[in-house]
Amino acid sequence: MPRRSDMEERLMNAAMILIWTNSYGSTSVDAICEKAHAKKGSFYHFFESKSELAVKALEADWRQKKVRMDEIFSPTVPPLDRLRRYFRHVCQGQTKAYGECGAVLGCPYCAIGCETGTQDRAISKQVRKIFNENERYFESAIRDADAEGMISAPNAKDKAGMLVAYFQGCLTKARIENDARPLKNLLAGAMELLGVQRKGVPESKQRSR
Amino acid sequence: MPRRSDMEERLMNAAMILIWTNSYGSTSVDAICEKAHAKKGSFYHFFESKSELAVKALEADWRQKKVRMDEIFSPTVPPLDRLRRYFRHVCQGQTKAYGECGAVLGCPYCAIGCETGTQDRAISKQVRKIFNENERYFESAIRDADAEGMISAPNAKDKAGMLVAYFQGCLTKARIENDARPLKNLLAGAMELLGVQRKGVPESKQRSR
DNA sequence: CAGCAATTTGACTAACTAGTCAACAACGTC
DNA sequence: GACGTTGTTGACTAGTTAGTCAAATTGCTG
Repeated sequence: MPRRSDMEERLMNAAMILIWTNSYGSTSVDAICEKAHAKKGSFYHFFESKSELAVKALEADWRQKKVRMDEIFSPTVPPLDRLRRYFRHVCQGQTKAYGECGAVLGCPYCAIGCETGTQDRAISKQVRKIFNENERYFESAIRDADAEGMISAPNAKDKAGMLVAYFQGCLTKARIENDARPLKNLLAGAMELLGVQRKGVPESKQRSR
Repeated sequence: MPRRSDMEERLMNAAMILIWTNSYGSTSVDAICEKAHAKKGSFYHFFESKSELAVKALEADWRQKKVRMDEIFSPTVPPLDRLRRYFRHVCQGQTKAYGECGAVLGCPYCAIGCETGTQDRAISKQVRKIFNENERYFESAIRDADAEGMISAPNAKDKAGMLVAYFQGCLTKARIENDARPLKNLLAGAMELLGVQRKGVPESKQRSR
């Protein structure tokens, strides 16, 4: 097997960062190439269009994130702690991104999906898939929390939909207002939305009913 | 005073529709001019740049919507009914837009703000202003509902922030999934988030405690 | 080392982009 | 009916855009 370069990954990484910090439309192929230290020809050797690159970059980005997600949402973790840990993880990610580029960036999938939703079928299909999978993590945690009597959520699917909407809304608000404040309240708000009682009590001291 | 044309309004309307249905980045000045039946020169007679047009178009659009908002959120209307009527109004607007362009479009301010947030200071400032005003409608309705004992919301500002996040999240989800379903649950979800008890009971039959 | 597939290069195109400008037309007013 | 303000026109520029391509380079394998 002849040589295998990391150019494809470099291009996808560069694209994700540029699209996330700016937007899909304002990110040119030239800019992606420059950031990835690639020439135009290399780009079109690996991807047949900017749209295809976006789809593959989204897929690769999510595949990578899922490793951490599977860990956070492990069924061995108490269900509400899964959500708590996830929201803290997201806050940390946002803070890190803020430190690196000086702006609250929100959710990359949401930003790209929102922008290209009516224009690029392939991209929005990919974003939908990611959203759907993300919601499943929530759904299963909520169902387990209900089964263990920690919350009352007879319809876990609906509740997960609500939680995703609230969660994405917080991230989007934070991006638009360039203000991490909506994210500070994210965890408490999510617990309130789920009807968790003892708010403010550290999870180590909480009993499962 | 010499003649006064409607060209400025035509250009702003065309811009709002095109940006809402597609995106800011993918909407060219040429396309706006074509839709408004204007020539390039007319555009730059009224606006000094595409960015300035967007700011003014957002402002005019919101000013127009506020007339209806003030009516819906009139202090003479029972506070929870204000929110119920508003969410129904939004659902109707989304359905209408779907009928006209075959796609669920979500919130135009959110879409534009999300896309240009890190790039265009003037536009994002305008969007922030609109978001802030929108949140005030919610806040005052929630405070009144709390005062009348319909819900328990000691901190109306925080609760309004949560409701806006959930509301915007539903709209954004609907756009990305091109599916009006998240909007069907919007009203019920909002009431649940506010901790309103008797859900499903028609508002005319509800007593204020 | 020969051969071959994977990779890399950078100049090239054709279309589109935002924005300019000088001339021209319409209107109200004096 | 002359004048000044406002509105309208469309050709123009200079830069950027996504995408092409033929030729060159790399590293593995037999």
